[in-house]
Amino acid sequence: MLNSPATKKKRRSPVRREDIVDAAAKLFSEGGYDGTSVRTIAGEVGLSVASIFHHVASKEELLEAVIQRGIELGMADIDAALKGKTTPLGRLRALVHAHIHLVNGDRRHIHRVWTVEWLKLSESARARLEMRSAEYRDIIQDTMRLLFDNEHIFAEPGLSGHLLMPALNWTRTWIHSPPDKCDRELVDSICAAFLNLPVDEFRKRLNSVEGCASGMTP
Amino acid sequence: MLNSPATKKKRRSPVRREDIVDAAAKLFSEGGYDGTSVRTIAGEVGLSVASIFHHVASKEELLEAVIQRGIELGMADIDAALKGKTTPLGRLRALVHAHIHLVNGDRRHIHRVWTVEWLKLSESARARLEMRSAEYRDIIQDTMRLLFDNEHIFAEPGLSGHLLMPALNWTRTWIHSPPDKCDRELVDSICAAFLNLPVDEFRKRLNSVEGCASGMTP
DNA sequence: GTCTATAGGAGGATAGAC
DNA sequence: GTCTATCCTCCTATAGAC
Repeated sequence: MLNSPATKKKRRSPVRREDIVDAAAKLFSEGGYDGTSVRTIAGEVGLSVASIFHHVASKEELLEAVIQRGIELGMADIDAALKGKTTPLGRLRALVHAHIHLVNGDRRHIHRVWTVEWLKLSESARARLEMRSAEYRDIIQDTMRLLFDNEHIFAEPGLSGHLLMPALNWTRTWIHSPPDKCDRELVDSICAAFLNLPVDEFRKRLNSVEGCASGMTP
Repeated sequence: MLNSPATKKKRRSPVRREDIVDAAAKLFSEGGYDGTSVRTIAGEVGLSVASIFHHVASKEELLEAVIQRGIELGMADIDAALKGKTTPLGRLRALVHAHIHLVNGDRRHIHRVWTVEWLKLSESARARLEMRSAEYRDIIQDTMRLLFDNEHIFAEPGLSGHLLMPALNWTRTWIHSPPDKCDRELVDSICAAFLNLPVDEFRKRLNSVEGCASGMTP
């Protein structure tokens, strides 16, 4: 029982560390990075300050961990949401749906810290995270280009992304319903507003097998 | 010469105070409210900490002063911009133009503090400023309704405002040109993207004497 | 892994001389 | 109005016992 060399993967108490990162995300989200002390975080998880510094080397490492999780959760959600969606409008809807849930769902604190406290990271930390977050931007960019090439939107894809994404991030200030009540109606309304169409017209186009760039709808 | 009762309007060194508010705006904008110390602000204007507290009662009063100025400057700009603009698209363009300059022009620091640090204000300070900032939202809302009533947009006016305004505020992250270089091309592109029209089509509709709700175009 | 205790400094704000 | 000097609280982080 003692000394099981192959399976003892030196797991640095990952459970505790995740709890700490979760608490930090919530508190950073509410009070800001500079406005939240390590003492407060320690209190939230029921540890002393010294114990926090046993799990993380510094307060900034905690911020980096929060943002890194945000990026990875976001990537996972959006990858899953886009899987199998082949039509331009289908992909738009999936993207909007996934991002709205990222911003307003259970893990909204993490996403908020990502967007609000990004500049508080040191340059080296930003460089480390930049690659992953660029992937996220690329997915959005590709979707915008697909919409553009199929004449659903008429502004260049970059500008269109700059219109849509801040609007989705801003929903956290005016969506106040329970996480999953907002589903169909809200997502369709936002997609329609972005395309400047009445909701009915958006749904009609969504459901018709329209000019589909990547084939494969039977 | 001494004792001139009528004209001695008891002006509490307004020059200095404005300098301090300006410096605070710049530093709050760059480092955040919690991340900026009164010491740093004092250094920026060449005063000691104690002298700062001769002009303002607390650090929070300084934040309130910055945001109050932001709101008032914004109101003044947008009022001036909308003056004489009667067509729906003309008003949209004026609003976008004014707001882009508020966010990216010389006074961009003040606007940024307004949007980013709003929640750091005490409840009483927020209540004091709420009325003025509601006027700003109302102007936007009215413009959205005008566009809706004239069938330039198809989403309800509230949602349309939630699409447009965060996008305009977000321009500060991707507009990097000198303040007034961005004029015509950029503003028209954003208006067109919001209406989901090609830029040419937007300009054509803007310049035609279209269905004008409030008359008065000769 | 967790704690108590504490270092060492920066924070907002004040006292009182000039 | 401005300064120097200072108060006291809070901060991040560490030392070392258990």
